[in-house]
Amino acid sequence: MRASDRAYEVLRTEIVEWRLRPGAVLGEVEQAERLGVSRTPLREALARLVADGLAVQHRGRGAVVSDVSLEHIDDLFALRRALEIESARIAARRSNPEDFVRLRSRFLEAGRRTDPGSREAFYDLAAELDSCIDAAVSNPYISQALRSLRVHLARVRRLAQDDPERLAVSALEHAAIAEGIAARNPEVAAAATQLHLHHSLEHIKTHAGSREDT
Amino acid sequence: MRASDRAYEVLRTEIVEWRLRPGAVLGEVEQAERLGVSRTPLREALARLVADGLAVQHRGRGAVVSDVSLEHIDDLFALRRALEIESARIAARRSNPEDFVRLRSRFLEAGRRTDPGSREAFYDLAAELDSCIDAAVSNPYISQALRSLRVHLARVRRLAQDDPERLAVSALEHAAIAEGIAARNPEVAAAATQLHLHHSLEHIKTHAGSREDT
DNA sequence: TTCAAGATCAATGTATACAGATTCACGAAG
DNA sequence: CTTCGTGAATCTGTATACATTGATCTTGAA
Repeated sequence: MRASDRAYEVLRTEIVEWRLRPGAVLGEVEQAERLGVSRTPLREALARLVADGLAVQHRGRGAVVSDVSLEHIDDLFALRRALEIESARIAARRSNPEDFVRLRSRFLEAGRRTDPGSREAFYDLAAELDSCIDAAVSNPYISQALRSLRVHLARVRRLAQDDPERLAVSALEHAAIAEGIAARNPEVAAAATQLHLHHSLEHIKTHAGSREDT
Repeated sequence: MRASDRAYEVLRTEIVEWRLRPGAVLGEVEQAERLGVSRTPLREALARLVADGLAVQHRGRGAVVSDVSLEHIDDLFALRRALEIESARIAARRSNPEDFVRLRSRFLEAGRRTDPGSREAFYDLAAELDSCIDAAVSNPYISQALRSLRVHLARVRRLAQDDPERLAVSALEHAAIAEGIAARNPEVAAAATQLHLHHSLEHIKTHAGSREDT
């Protein structure tokens, strides 16, 4: 694997996981020494982070981790609505129903689980639904836009703590989306997606800041 | 201005204007010498082109200008529908109506023009409508997605020749979009946008290949 | 005491040199 | 004649050295 790819992956993960906070300065020499690569591949990694919107370039002061606050969440979710609702419509028209029937069952089961490991399992399941929708849509332009969007969503998710109750409701909402796609009904899938996005945004805006950052 | 920015702008323009055809190999040393910059800033420019989707990186063979063919047009327009229809809705809710009333008049006037310079004037006007919608939406995430999309659209546009008749009809469609936004009616604006995209796609798919490349 | 101007320093932007990898071509063997 | 292997050439990937720009601190004057 190329050194620039490694540097990019490490920095991206650290930014998404809030180990690098918004406003943190990414000095080239400093990060290059820390990651054990030269400045050249690190600069390439920084350029990709800037292209992703995870960092912004200040001239003379280097790159800093981009800000993410409640003021931008409405904007982020507006893009999410545009992309995910249309994706759900397209997936409902082109999907292989059996995959989504299975996903629906697994979401319903996940909604009944309350053990400690259920949170990570739920996030994995949600990521799997995203992947299946991507595969069903099979549109490289939309896929790229969704990938870019999901990176920002992963950052924003840390703003609000997902409590078990929210996870259970969210599982039902995901099940409804899978059900709509499995039924090959574009408008039902779109409506279920819109409902889910609405509740997700409301939850984040209500519970923002409740998370104690370590 | 930085050398890497200049190299990026030049290469991007040449790709969009089909001076660099799909499949053309962008050798680093070759392009660096041609543009009068070193390999380091040129590599940064290539990385940005790859991030934009205008080039794809082959290992060992360098970067080649990405392919754009009729098979991808449906995918591209699916993304366009998702983004532009939602943008029109949001713009209709937040716009300053007077700007769009003016734009509507200018589109109606442009639709009556038939002189040789009308084509470029029309494209400039359409770009101005895009800018005004962007400003009304005032959503950096959507704006970035739209910018990325429009680069690809500019490439695709060269696949089909816009004849005067199509330009006149397109002007009326743009006027309808501006009218819907000026009336602050989201669904009218969305419908006008959908209609325009449908006709635009139909025109491209019907007239593709009719353009004699110089 | 405060503001401004200059100098110094540090960090970015660029160039070049070197190493590793991949591809293409040529030759030999089946 | 085709196919596989080897070798060379070229191109990418990385590192380092140098230049240039911007930021910060200090000093002097009002």
